[in-house]
Amino acid sequence: MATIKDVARAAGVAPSTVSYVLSGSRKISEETREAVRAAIERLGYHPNAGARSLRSTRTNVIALALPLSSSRGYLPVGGRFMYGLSEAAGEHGYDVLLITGRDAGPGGAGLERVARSRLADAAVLMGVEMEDPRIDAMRELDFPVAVLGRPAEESAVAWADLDWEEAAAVSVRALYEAGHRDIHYLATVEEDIRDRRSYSVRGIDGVRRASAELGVPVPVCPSSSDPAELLRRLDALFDAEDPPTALAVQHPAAIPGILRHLAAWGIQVPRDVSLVAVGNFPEDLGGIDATRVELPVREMSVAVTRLAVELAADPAASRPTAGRELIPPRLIRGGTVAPAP
Amino acid sequence: MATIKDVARAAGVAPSTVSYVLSGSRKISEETREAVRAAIERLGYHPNAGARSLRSTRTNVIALALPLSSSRGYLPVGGRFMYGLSEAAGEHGYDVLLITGRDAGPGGAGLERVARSRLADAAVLMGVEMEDPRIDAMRELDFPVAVLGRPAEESAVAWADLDWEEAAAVSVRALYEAGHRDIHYLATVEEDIRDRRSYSVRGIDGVRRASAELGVPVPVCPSSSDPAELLRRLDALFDAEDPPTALAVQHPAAIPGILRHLAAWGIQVPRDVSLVAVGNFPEDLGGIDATRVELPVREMSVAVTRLAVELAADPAASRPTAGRELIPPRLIRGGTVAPAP
DNA sequence: CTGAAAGCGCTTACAG
DNA sequence: CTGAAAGCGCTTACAG
Repeated sequence: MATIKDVARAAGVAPSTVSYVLSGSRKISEETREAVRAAIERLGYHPNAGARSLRSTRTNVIALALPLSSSRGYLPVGGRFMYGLSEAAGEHGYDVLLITGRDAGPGGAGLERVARSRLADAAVLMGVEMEDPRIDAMRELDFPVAVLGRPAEESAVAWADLDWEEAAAVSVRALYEAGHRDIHYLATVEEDIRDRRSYSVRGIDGVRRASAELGVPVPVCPSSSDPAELLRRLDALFDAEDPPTALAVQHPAAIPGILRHLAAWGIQVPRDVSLVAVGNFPEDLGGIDATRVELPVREMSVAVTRLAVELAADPAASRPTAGRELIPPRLIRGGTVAPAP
Repeated sequence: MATIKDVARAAGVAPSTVSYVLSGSRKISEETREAVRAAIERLGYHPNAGARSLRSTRTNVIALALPLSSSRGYLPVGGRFMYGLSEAAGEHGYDVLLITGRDAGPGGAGLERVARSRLADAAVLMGVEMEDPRIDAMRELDFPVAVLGRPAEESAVAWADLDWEEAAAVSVRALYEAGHRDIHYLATVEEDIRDRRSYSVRGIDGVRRASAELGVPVPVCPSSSDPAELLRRLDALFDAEDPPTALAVQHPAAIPGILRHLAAWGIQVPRDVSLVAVGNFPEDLGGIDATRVELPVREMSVAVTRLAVELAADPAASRPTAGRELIPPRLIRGGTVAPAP
């Protein structure tokens, strides 16, 4: 593998000159620059990442800490976010290093190891909790962090998120405006609520707010990661004396199964019950044209990456006034909401 | 951030001794080792990754080149593979670096950059094509590669894959054994067939083989990434004078939509048509209890990671006799296959 | 406009 | 059983 010395020799200059051509931080004569460029091209030279990061204390890598459930193993975060983050990072000249497993957990063994060994310049945390121990852990290490989600202490860290409160509220309002008064909210799975994942808590807060505003009760039912249990809860809902005429569902992956189950009981959407999906990936709905608030993956990825890159480039800017990005929800009207009977 | 010198000073030894304690490659007295361990613990020391890789020419990082479609942007690879690979890599002491975008493409700008700059010790390629230019590109750079998939030239590279040929054949056979003679195969989306992704080509090969073995024709219909177009093709199939009584479907994410569409025409599964899913993620089927061959994500991830790690540790072993892992399909019997009418 | 030199934090032969 | 020293490939003040 060619080194900077090889390039320098081939171009008839000093290694430092090659370095300056690469960084552009010094004026170089056109002639010299061209000779260096040609030698780089010819030798297929790329600076050694280890040497570069050792010398410059910058790696151009962002660590991505995947959410780890305390109870479930894999959270169905979908490749879309990883893909989106990697793409967004690439546009800033950064690569993305995955951190999973126990490693991503509270103690953050993996995250801490990456921070301490300077494998990355900054981290993005996914699946953040309202009070996320990783935030304090990284602050103690002076390691820049941007968070995908909206923690309780909003000014303690840079974060970007869909406005889940408003997303839930918008969904409830859409059903209210269609005339529904018996609206139920099927929230995220209970593990996420228990862990106080920010999207779970914010979503429920938004329901409370909308309910108060509109003056109608909107009962909240936690979903279940066990499909059978989820359907039992659904049955309980519809077996009650006051069954819902409308559902807002913040567990979009479960929606195809829910519709199939209801259909087996002769309950048709939207004829008998209206439905809004909250925060789905496009593929979650299995082709159902639902009224919905989609997850703005691209926007969220771009926003959180920009924050992470800013902090990576200038860790001093890590002060609490760091950026915050609240992305407004967009309601897409599909075919699953009908006027109330 | 503490360096090896700080630890050495705190423990009253030479830096080299700290290094030897860490690597275990030299006998150290119990007393000294304990003193060093304590100092490491107290200072929260982790070796600097850049320095380590510069010196040792090993990064303990595996690059993961995501599939990039020539036509579509994101391939719905699902986070499960990235997660599985990252977990498996972690068990070997490796981290995973994502490579996406144009970067992952033929020229492999990103992949080549990572290889040349020694950001990683080896790469895992996803979404591999039968004749994948990235394989030759990496060989020319002497960069170790393991492939998730089964390329045409099987001994040219280390690879691990579900046996898609057998998976497709097993699915067709299951339908045949239930008495079906009008079996159709809904293959992967046509872009994947055109790009000659190995799972697409292998799946179709398996259908051909099963068809020949059983002595019944099994027409192959490419799927479409456009849901509306896919349903049009489905309609054409069922409008023909000889409509299928059974489908094997290698586009599992489309299955919920397919069932819904057929139901709207009064066609029930399995009453009127039987169905087998080929190569689905658990979440692809939206809770449908289909007869299926599931993607063995964990096994595939573990297998390809092991190959990559072996090559990373000993690039000389990169000879064509490198490992191959063909994972046998497992048919799970669900409720979507009924005896032929 | 360009070069010679120091040094980032490690690992590993060399030496005792 | 342990240490002193060289050197991995860069970047960047220092010097001209």
